[in-house]
Amino acid sequence: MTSQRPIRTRFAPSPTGLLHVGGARTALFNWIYARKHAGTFVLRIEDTDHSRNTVEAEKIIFDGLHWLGLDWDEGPQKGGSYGPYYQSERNAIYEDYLSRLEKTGHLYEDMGAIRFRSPREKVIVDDLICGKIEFDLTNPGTHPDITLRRADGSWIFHFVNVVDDIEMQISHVIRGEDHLSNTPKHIELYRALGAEPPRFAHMPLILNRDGSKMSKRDTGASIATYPEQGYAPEALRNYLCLLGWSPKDNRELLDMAEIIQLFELSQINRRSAAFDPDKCFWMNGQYLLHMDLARYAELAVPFLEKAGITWENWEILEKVLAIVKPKIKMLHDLPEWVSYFFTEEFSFDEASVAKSLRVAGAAERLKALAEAMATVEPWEASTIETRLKETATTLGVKTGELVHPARVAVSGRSVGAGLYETFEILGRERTIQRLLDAMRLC
RNA sequence: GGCGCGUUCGUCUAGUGGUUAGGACACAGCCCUCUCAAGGCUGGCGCACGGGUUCGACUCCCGUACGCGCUACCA
Repeated sequence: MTSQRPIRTRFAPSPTGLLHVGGARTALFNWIYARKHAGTFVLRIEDTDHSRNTVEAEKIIFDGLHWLGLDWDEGPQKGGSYGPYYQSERNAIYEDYLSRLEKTGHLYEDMGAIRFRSPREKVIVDDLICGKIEFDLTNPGTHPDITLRRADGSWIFHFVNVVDDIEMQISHVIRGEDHLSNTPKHIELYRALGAEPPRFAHMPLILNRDGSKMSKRDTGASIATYPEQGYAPEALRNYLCLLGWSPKDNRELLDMAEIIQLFELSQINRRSAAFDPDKCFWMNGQYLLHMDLARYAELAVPFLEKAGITWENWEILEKVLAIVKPKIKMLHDLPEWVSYFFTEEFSFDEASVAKSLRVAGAAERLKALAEAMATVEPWEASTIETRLKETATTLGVKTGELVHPARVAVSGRSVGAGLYETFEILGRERTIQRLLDAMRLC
């Protein structure tokens, strides 16, 4: 049953200008399967449609896969002994295979195009996910003679795809369920070419939450949007794995090594799954919350740089990131959460000013707090907290009546990291200065 | 139309003849609390429908409905 050939999987996208989440998940499962079985993951670019293929479109695929951490063992930029890995460069191979079919009498011409004469038999697709499915190609309602080459000489997907998979010795074709119905025809082609078909695994499609088909324009459809918004690649990867597959023990946050260990094609659901941006978002928050600070900083720095934020030294940056890390679910939001640590030019949110500063007694409370802060020793969150609460008691106000104006005073915002930690990192001088400066806004 | 696949809370899922149908996201409420998160607790919400088979069906079989895919000189 199990073939003895080495495990070789592939992802064969056409460069359309975007890497779709569906495609990314297909790539992911192929990659996982190859990694699990110490096999080879091949990337092949199906650029048969010359007009729309551009270097940029290819780059989008490479970038997306790189970002997700799906490194390929053979393919563009990587080489390998089964190249070239662009269909547009494999013409001679296709000609050769076509002539072989010609010689064995499998072809005929139709309006200038070349078609494959199907043997018209019953074909059983023994799918690793869907099980055995019988397709009756003798059924008069079917037209099993697929076109191999157009009248203009260009190649049809079904043919080049099969030829490439034979040539590249692909052992497992893991692809979307939309290809299931064409698989019996592909199998006939393999047989006509005297090749053993690979094992097939057709996975359910990814839909929108309302069950409609996910297209390019739908929220979250393009992988490129995730790095932009500040997703951690490991979070999206984890989420994508859970669309159609699960470890079956109620766990959801799983690292890649464990997923690779537990993954089985036979365990993949047959039902198509809806992509839930909310849950994906939640998962990213979980990853950001639990990841170590070094990794967090690695992901965070580009967002800070892009926002023009600079920092004096690494130590300060780490402190800031540490207090803000549990609060943010997308790195995209990071700059507005931390900019006030690194500049005096931060802006004040009007609604927050109105609510917490422009109220009776706010100025007096800020003044009292500033004075109290002057003598806190040592200057750290716990002592700051103690003194602030003492001050509130002395003034006869609730803690919040000091905290809220103070937060707006030092950050310009009404939401943020812990106030005492914020004070500590800002330092005594800047904290007091900001408290006093904010009195003008009261 | 033909062929194929599917159908457990709104969504992702666990469940393979006997369960109070479990978990997660989202939602509501409460607790914690300096805001926002996180965390804790509670709640509402589900086996598409109809027939069988069986002592007993979410689970097996058939049908219906609905959804999706293929049926291209798209991939």
